[in-house]
Parts: sequence; C-alpha cells; structure tokens
Amino acid sequence: MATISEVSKKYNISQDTLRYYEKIGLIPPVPRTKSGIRDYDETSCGWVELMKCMRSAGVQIEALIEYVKLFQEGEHTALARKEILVEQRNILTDKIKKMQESLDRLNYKINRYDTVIIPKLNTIKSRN
Amino acid sequence: MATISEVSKKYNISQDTLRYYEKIGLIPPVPRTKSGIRDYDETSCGWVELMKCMRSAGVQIEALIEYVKLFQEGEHTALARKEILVEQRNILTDKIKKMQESLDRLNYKINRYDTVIIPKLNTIKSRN
DNA sequence: TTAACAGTTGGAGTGTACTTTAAGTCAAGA
DNA sequence: TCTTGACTTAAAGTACACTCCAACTGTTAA
Repeated sequence: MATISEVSKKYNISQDTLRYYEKIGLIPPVPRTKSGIRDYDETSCGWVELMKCMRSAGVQIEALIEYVKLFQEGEHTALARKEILVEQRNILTDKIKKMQESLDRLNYKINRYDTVIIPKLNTIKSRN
Repeated sequence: MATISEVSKKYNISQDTLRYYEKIGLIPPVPRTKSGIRDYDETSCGWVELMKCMRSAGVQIEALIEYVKLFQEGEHTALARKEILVEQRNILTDKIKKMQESLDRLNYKINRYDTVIIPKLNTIKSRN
C-alpha cells in the first residue's frame, strides 16, 4: 500500500505519468482510500513495473491498453491476450534487428574514424 | 542522377520526408537541375540511405543534423563528429538492452500462456 | 482554525517527427 | 497553345506520448 509519490520515486515515473497511465487504461484502476487518494497495492505496482518496462522498450501504448482491457474482462480472453503479446514480440524483434544494424554501422564508422580519418588528420597537423 | 520520386521508391521514404530531411539539414543540399528540380547523385543517395538506417533505429534527428553540419564544415571537425557517433552508439546500446529485457519478458509471458494459462482454460472448457 | 501540503480533476500545452495543404513553376505531349 | 503531371516552396496541421496548469479537496501540525 503506497501513495503516488512513493510509487513515482520507486519506479522513477512522474506522478503525472502515473495518473495519465491510469486515465488511459494502460494500468487497471488503482485502489483508493475513502477520501479518493490512490493507494497502490502489490498488483498495481506490478502493472506499473510491467508498463515501465514495456514503454521503455517502445512497445505501443495502444497494444498495451488493449491487453489491460482484455485482462480485466477475465480468463476467457487469454487467447486474444496471447495474440497481442506475440504480435508485440514480433514488432520488438524487428526493431531490435534494425537497431543492431544501425549499431553495427555506427561501430564501423567509429572504427574508421579511429583507424583512418583521425590518424590522417594528425599526420597533416604534424607536417605544419 | 535520380529524381525525388525514384529515390523515394528506392528507399521507401516519402517525397515529403526527403524534402523535409533536406530542409532541416539531415542530409546535405541535393544537387538541382537548372530548373531547380532535385537530382540526387551517388553521394546524396548515400546520405539518404545512412539517415534511413539511423532514423529507423531511432537515432535522434538533432544529433544527426549536427553530424551533417560538422561534416560540411570540413576535415578538421572529425574528432567532434566521432564524439557524436560514440554518444549515439552508447544511447543505442542502452536502448537495445532495454528492448532485450522487454523481449525476454514478453517471451516469458507468452510461454506462460502456452504452458499454464491456456491449458488451464481448456481444462475448464472440457469439463462443461 | 488556519496554514501548509500532498493529493485530486479536466483540460490545455509541449516536443518530436513528420504530413498535408495551398499556391505556384516547369517540361513534354496532344 | 493547352493541359497533364511531376516538381517546387512555406506554412499549417497531425499523431503520439506525455507534461503542465488551474482550481479544488482532504489531512496534519502549530
């Protein structure tokens, strides 16, 4: 049982973002005290943590909202939920592949700066 | 020597985006015919291809613009250019790590759907 | 009991990266 | 010559994902 400021600190997500995530249904409704203040339990914290991980990897909010929606509809949506996960996994796999290509290319370029471009520059400098 | 529509098809980037990239300096100015129409040469195509790769991996436009700007200033900016590449490589490496974590988690969840959640659901169904 | 403070809401504002629009130019074929 | 279609520009518009704001409420400490 934690306040929004505690959860905000724990996961390093702003209070605004936590409220926003709940408002759009990225996490299920958080329990409240009788005066209406959010009182995050284990389950809510688990959702926050999951969504932090997924969002930091760039998984689309829309897909995650759909997942949460189905989750709240009950057990019988398990197959549809799995489908969402599989689709997002495929998207993520593609993205990682693209990023790896880009990373390889950056490494190649950096290596070229170290071995060719910068040494050549120093040669010119030392001649003057 | 190619028109914007050829380059657009070749790299699957919209003509609008190609013009936009040139306008903001993400690629150096493209040569023009005497009537002012873009006439992409090898060099320009190379820049387009590089930026397509970098952007599809999520490398920040600002950093790429700075790189292009330095490139156009000449050889003496080589060290600064390398610094940009190194910084972007570090950012990219972190991102890939986060995405890999997220991917592992998706795989774990999918596996749980396959081995526990969905089989259990089928058991319930077959009982009725 | 009043001030301070952490929380609440709906809605407006922001940054990034395009994307569309409006208005126009140019070259080639009917 | 007229029209078609590909091209040009600056500027406004859009989508996504927050982020901030104004106005308000409830709890605690002096």
